Amino acid sequence: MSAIAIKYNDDIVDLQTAQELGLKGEEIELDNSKEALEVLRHSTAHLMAQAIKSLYPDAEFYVGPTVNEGFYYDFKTSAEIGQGDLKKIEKQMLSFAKKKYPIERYVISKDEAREKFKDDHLKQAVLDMIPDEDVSIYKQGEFEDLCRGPHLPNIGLIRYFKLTKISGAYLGGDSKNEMLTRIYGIAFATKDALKSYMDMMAEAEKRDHRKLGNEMKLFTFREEVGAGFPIWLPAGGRLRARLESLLFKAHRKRGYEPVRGPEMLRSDLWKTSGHYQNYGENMYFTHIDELEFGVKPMNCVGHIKVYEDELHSYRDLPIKYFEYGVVHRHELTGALHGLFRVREFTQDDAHIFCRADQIEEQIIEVVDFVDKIMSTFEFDYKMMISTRPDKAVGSDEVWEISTNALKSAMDKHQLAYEIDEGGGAFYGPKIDIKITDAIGREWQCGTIQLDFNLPERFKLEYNGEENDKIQPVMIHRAILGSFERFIGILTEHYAGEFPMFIAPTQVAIVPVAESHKEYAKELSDKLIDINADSEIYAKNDSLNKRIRTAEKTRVPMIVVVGDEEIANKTVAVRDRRTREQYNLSQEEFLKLIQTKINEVNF
RNA sequence: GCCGACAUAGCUCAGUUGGCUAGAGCAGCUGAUUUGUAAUCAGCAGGCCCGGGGUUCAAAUCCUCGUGUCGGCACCA
Repeated sequence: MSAIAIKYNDDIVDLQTAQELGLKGEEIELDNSKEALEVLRHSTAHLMAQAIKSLYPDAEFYVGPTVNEGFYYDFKTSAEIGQGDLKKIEKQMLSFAKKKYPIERYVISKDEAREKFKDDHLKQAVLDMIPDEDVSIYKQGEFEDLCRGPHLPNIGLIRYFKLTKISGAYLGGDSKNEMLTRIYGIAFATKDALKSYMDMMAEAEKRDHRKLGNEMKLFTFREEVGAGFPIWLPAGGRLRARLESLLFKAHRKRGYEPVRGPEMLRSDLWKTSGHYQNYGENMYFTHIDELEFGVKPMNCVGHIKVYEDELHSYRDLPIKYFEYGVVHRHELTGALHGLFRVREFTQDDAHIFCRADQIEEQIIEVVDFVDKIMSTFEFDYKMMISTRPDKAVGSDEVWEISTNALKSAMDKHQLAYEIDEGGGAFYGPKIDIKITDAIGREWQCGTIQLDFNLPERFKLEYNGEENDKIQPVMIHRAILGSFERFIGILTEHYAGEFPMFIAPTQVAIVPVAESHKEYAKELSDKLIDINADSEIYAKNDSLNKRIRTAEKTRVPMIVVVGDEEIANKTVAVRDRRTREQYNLSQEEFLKLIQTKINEVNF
């Protein structure tokens, strides 16, 4: 195999450029390494542009970069292009690739480039963004494109690719600008790599919580109910209830008090908190008589009112309130996505009111709490500290102090984190927890936010040692984020095969024949006593059929009972994963279920 | 919100260029069968073809306005 580019001072330089400038460096071959794929995919984007230009001669091109998942090219044409046209474009790409055009590079001045692409207003926009005097042009066959490179030496090297998606995208990523057409694609150096990528995509599709939620009867959405308002079905209700009760215990153990604020509060309060000004466009408002009310998009104001209900001493702090708080937010229609983005959801929300000297220990305590839960569900996670956003309340000084408090708490305990500049909430900086699921996708769930602003705005206080009035610090935190989103993630993480302790149904009982139904019922009652849900498959179907039906529900355990089991007071257990069978006495069986349900404590 | 696609039975989907009574599988119901570890057989029932308006002798099919869904973009406390 020969080189396709070289590595020069950590940059990837293509052969065309290396030759022109006489550069030498470590050779990059065409394999599935990060560097090689970068070059390959960039060239594949150009090949796609070449195909598009030949099929749609009026096409104008903006930019065509590589991204994490392949590449894309943004362009504009008067023709309407749909999903169905991707095959046609792929075919054209292959026929160009077969011609094995070399990719040539030359440099011209920006003015010459402006003249060359004078009919292409998108290329003019690209030229506007380039500060350099000279620009490089890459040419393959008749097709020429303004580009920085790097590229393959020849388009004949492009063989294993696939165009995956077509969509709209704003010019420059700004919703005020015109909308272009964007086509996404993926390319690899080998056939096997492309195949395993496609397999992984198929696996993700199989796990899609919207599909599984429908199949497993966890939740549903209905047009007549409204977009973004989930309906929880019995199986989903059972799963959610298990999660809620485990988490309730975990909060009590850590000194949190359950409280509850009203669903809507007078707008004056939202003005005091700053939500009215900073978050109003995402809130729902209504009137009661002459007064305006805002439906809560967050639970903090309610918890502040709980705090204000009595005087607090420095001895009482920290005070921790928690609530499974139902919130409503006006998400844009295009943002809605299954349970991941909805307009009504329930947060596992809590607010900690503490003294300034308690911030660090409280942050660390929450981080531990997060760790306990995420490791129970076998999620890897990382933490990110988000700093002051453009739209924010409070002085720079307060922001600085609170941001540093978060960083130093993490530093002192040697916890790793990344920084997200400008990603904070409008009232304070935060630590976000990003989890990685079973097939490597990242999700943002929990958040820990430090807030000096709301206590100031609501003039919160406690009595200090000198009987002076001191302002407490507020820590907002959610660990799952929302039950909706988290259950959606869990569904995809486990591919619907929930572990015993949260599964909607713990056991499926399959009696061999009519005469064994009574024994099945007896088992089912005993299971209820140990807080396990079961379902009896006694329909007038063959035994095989009923086992198949039970398997398809993804229940963690199936037991079959017949004459033998009744005689010996046993059950025949069928393991979900191995499909193997073994016998357990009734006591052993019940003990096993009980252990599996109770072994988990957050 | 923006670009594009889509919406037919509880679910998954057929339904030709506008043309007869809109079909299938699964699920459901009834009956026969009483089963030992992934689909027993037979029968029945099930539809405002997403909603409103229009074109046409005739609309599930064409046009239009909504609603919802999907893929992205933008948004995301």
